Amino acid sequence: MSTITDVARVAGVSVATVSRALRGLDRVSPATRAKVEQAARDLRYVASPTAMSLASGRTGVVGVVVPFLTRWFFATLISAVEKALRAQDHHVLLFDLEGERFDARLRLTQSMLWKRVDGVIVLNVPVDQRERELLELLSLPVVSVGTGIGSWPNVRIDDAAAMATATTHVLDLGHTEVAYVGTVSPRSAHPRTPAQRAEAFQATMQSRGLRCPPRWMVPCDWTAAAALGETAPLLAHKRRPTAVVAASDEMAFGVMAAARRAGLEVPGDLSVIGIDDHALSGVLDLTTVRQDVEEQGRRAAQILLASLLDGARAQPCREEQVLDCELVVRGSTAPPPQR
Amino acid sequence: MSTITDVARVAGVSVATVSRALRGLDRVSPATRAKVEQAARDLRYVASPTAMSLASGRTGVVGVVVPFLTRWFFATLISAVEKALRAQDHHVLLFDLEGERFDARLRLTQSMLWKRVDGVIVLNVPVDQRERELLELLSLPVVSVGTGIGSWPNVRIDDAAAMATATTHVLDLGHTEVAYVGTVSPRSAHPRTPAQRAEAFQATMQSRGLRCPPRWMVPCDWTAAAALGETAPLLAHKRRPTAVVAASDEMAFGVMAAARRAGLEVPGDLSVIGIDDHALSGVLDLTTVRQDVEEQGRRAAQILLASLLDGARAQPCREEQVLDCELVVRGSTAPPPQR
DNA sequence: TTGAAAGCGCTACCAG
DNA sequence: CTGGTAGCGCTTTCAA
Repeated sequence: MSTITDVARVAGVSVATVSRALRGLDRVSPATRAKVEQAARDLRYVASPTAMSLASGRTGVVGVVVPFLTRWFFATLISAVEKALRAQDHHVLLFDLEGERFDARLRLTQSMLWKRVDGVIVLNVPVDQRERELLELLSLPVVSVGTGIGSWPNVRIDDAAAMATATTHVLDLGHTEVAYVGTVSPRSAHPRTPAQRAEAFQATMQSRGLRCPPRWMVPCDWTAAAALGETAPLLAHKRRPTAVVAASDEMAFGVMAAARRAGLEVPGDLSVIGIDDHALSGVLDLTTVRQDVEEQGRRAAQILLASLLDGARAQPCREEQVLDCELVVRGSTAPPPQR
Repeated sequence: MSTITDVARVAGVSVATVSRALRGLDRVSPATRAKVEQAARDLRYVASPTAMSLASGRTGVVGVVVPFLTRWFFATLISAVEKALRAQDHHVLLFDLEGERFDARLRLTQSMLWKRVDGVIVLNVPVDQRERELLELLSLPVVSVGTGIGSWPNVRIDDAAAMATATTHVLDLGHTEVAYVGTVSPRSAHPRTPAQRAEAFQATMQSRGLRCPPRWMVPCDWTAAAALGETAPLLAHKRRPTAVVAASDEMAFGVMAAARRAGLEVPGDLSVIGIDDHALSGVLDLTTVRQDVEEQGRRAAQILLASLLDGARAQPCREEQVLDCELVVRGSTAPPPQR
């Protein structure tokens, strides 16, 4: 493979001129530029990103940090981010922080980031103090989706509003015996999403003068399998809810499965609602509150690219984008059965 | 942030010595090494990957190429690959080749790979002639999962065997009216998986003296939603199959949903089987043929790392690893209904 | 065992 | 508009 020197030689100009011509800078005559471009084409020249980075200080790479990859929400987010970044000639370096335990995760380290990425997009990972200091120290532009980080730009939905919408839908149908699936222990490694949704659920219940007994606030690691397992005892019990609000669609799938296995009809005997509008929700006929995950990814990428491309003139400060959600009524919710 | 020069100054040695000491090379006295390590620690020194790459020619980065990110299979694969690579201090640069259309995709280009990655792992993407030449030209080590590429190492399951297992299970239950979901038009942009599974299905049927009418070989883009839509008419028809073999679990989900919407019981009126053992298959009680996706990712990463770390002594040639699959009987299959 | 110095391939500044 | 050249921060001979 050829280097810039080869191109310069073939084109009969200096490497400086080649560099300028190929990057589309001005101060290059059209004739020279044409000559250089022709030479580059002939030699199949592609600049070494490694050398460019060392010389310019920029890598063209963005670190994308996720707590898991295999959940629909994150896979969808990453895909959107990757496309938006590639459209602007940037690449994605992937950091999957998934740890052994549900509430543990890997830490961001200096050797992951230093001189390796121009910026970081953090997808719903709560970043602790030391990690924040690291990002600050490396003076990396950061954008977060979901859980916010310090005063860096953030894109998210209003979790409380989304949950209020879901809960209200169920209550409007006439349900009073409502259970909730998706509480998690309040460890710092968890994003704020679970707590916010749980609180909004309870607040909405209370605003109608209702109350969900603690036994019906079901803890869950936010997988369908766990939701199935955790909900089963609830439905087997003599007194059972007529509706279950799940904090995510994946958990709602588990709840629907639990109902079916308990011999209950959805929505005849039990209404189920989730949040997300997962790719399978339409297929499984789940009523949900839709969030536009791809749009969140796109916006995060755009914000980061703006601060990367603008370069010098840094954003004054915090930028927040809160996207609206939308109730999608399908076949998993109905009025409660008659006594 | 400090450079190797800073460390050299503080430790009172040359940069060459720092380089050796920190990389654990020999020919460094224990005392010197200790001094250098202390200095590096004090300065929070982390070597610039960019400068290391330029000097050494290695980047420590592996390109991971996928056709989609949002499908369970690929997300799971990537996650496994990422973990295995990071355990050996390598990073993942993600290339999502998903295009606008189902059967179109982005191409691998020189500017994606050249001097940017040390090797490439291709996840079930058929690589065309020009791309193969590119990889050859850049003399990059390549490992593929699923669809093989030229004579590079490959990790996969035996698709034909897996499908034979699935089909045989259904036939052993006594079904004779069996439909298939998941044929795709034989465009070159498709991996070989769909064709292989479809052929194995038909071969297995034939070996029992059965035949699936063309109308029952249902084309599908391998999503649950499409499977739902494509299967519905089949089930609404007067003469309908008593079992459906889906080429993947995601499509099987769609088939089960179609059955439910048609008022058919699974497995009472219709048996459904898939291939994969998707994360939701247990929850949805789908009988399937399990493949160990994570293990495939891990092995691919190991093979690539071996050729990266060994460096000089290149593998003699083609390495193939074919993993076994296993029938997982759940509640979606049963003998056909009595006439 | 250690140091000096020549690159790696490109950018960016300063002359011309 | 173009060329010369000094780095960017590290690795890697080759001497000492």
